[in-house]
Amino acid sequence: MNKTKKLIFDASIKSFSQKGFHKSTMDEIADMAGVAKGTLYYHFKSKEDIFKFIIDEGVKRIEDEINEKTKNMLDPVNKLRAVCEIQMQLAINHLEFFKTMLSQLWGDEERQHQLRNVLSRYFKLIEGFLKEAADDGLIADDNLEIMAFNFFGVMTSTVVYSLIHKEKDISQLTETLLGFVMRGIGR
Amino acid sequence: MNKTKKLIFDASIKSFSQKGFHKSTMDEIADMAGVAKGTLYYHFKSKEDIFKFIIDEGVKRIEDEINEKTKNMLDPVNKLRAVCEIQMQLAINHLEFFKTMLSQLWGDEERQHQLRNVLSRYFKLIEGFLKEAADDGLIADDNLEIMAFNFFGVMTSTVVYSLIHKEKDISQLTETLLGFVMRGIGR
Amino acid sequence: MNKTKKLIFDASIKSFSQKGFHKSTMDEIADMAGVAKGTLYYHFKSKEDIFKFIIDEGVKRIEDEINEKTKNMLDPVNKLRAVCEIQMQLAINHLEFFKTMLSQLWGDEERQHQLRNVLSRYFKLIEGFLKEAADDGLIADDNLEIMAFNFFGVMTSTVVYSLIHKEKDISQLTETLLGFVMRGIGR
Amino acid sequence: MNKTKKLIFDASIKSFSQKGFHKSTMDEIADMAGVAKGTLYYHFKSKEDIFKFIIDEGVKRIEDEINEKTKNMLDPVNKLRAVCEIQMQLAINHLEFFKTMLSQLWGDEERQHQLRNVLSRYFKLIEGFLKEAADDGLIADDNLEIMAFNFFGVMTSTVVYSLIHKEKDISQLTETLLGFVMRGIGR
DNA sequence: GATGAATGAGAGTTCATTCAT
DNA sequence: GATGAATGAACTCTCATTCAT
Repeated sequence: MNKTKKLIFDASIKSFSQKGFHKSTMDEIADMAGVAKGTLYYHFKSKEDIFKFIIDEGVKRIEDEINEKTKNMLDPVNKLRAVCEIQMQLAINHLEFFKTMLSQLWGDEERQHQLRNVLSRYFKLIEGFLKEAADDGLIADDNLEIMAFNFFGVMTSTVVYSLIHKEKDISQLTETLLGFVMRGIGR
Repeated sequence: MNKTKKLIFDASIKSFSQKGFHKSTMDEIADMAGVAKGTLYYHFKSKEDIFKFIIDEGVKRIEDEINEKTKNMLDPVNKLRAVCEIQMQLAINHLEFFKTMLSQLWGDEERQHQLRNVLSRYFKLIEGFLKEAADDGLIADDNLEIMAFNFFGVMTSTVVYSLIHKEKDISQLTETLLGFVMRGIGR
Repeated sequence: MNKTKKLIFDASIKSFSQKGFHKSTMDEIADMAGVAKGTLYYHFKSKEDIFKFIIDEGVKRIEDEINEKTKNMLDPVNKLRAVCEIQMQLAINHLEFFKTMLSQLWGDEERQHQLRNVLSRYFKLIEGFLKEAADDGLIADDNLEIMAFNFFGVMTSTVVYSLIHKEKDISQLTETLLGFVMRGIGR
Repeated sequence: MNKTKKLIFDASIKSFSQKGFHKSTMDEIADMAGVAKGTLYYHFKSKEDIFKFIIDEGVKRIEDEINEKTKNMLDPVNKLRAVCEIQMQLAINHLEFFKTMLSQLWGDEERQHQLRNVLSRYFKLIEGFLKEAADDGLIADDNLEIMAFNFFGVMTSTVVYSLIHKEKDISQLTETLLGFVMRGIGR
């Protein structure tokens, strides 16, 4: 990614975070990046295209970070804990962008399909860890795919909770969340 | 709600469901409702206003249905099961509108605040059932608010799963979901 | 003028005064009058029609008042003084409506032609007094028509001055104005 | 002012002159200028903004012309005569725009405030010449501000007269007007 | 006489995209 | 590589007017 593209990339994240996809304008992104509007179109096909690029890059980074952190771990539950920590960390630190993503998760536009695609790659990663846990006899081997979805759902709702309550103690949140995921609300 | 307003109400739900909030146009809603564009503005202040009205009405209906169905139940877990069933049913039957709602859950527009407000009312209702369960010693009395959020998160991710896998057997989904909520993935 | 028509008449003056012709809406006039919008159209052909009616009525009242007050006067200069006093009084007391009138004096719409017509009737009245003064040898017999226009122009600019400086001492203003009209700025 | 902006400037004057501010539409201005509607918004913030720009430019030009023509004059009365000539000339040559201006002189919109502001600058210029005349003992030193207003009022009513009578002999009109201003109607 | 729901033409404005330089 | 002036389709919203009751 060359220098100008990086400028646009950063400016786009900032703008999409502040205003969401629809209210961000190419004018504003160009302004923030300190380049001319035409330059955006030299580096990207369209506004949609910028968004897709960001998403791709963003999820790639999460995956990399998770892979990096878990590669020497043996206990699958620790790996899941790492997923929680990393995603919570990221979601809370880039809360506004996380919300923009969630708002673009639904619908039939190109970027929205793309977003779902990269996310399902991420879900597969989670499912992989669940499978390992199941193989170790730590959890039931049932419905792993739906469990991966639920895992994500619980993480997301915890982020929303933290957002409303301005709770930023991630290790605390992570433990509560992991407790819920492992044992549910029962007892 | 008089006849014309109902026509607009129905057309709006349909349009918002098919296209989402942003791609729905007042022209199209008017067309679908079989009224003139000006008529929309006779009954509603703005496009935003129509959306808010729909949300309000919609959540009211869920709440009513839940209250109706649970009022004679004694077991709090059954009440939570009813919540799951009713919401799953509704979300799956009105999948497109459910998605539109989720996409409008984030951001700083009037309608988005409003949506979060009515949803938090709904979360309180869930939290109430959790409290009952806790009082009966069925679940731990900890973090009930965050549990309510997670409950909703799990329901939502289950809907998403069902959407991808075109799984429409609600009682099956409900049981899996309830199992997850009660016991987590553990064992 | 029956009761309902009077309600509309009063409300229209008020609305046109507060907002001018263009920003006054039939909705608002109806609201102010406490009648339904349809009722406006029972009594008047159009918004334009209401305006024309008001203008007609208003100028008629000035003329009546002037005729009443001057009919026993002998000195033409006193008559002109009366014109000044009455018009200044009215313009200052109904400043907002006076401004609305001035803004509608120009242009090719029906109401604007109509406004110019009733005003030229008023100018003729002034010219009549000037003629009397000329016949008495008090002023030169030249250009009486243009003098009548100028007379009005000076009155109007004096009103504008009083409006900016919030000067409301009418007799003072009248004397200054009459001085200007009689002797100009010379000496 | 670059070429496109000039095109828009000219078209706007033409359109505002022909139809007034309210009945001029952005579509029409764009058509007249031979540019796309969006181009108007590239160069101006709004319709209001175009109007304000024109007013500003227009009054600037009058002032410049007056300053240019009077700078070598010694007799203040000659300077006032120059003001009359220049303004009459301009008002008569751009009668329609002059009328549009007069119709926009009243009211609370941005452009109307702006118009009054630039006009009061112009009045100050007139007042300056009156002061010079007063200092030379040619006229009384009283009420110079109100005299400046009246000066403008008389010029305007003379224009209106010339408009009705299709009288276009400016030097004739100027002398009559100056006579009125200097000596009033007396004798 | 009076109502007010319904109308629809038309307005100003936005903004992603293009393209000549 | 980069620019920014120009585009025009599309949008939301306004409001005088009509007409069945």
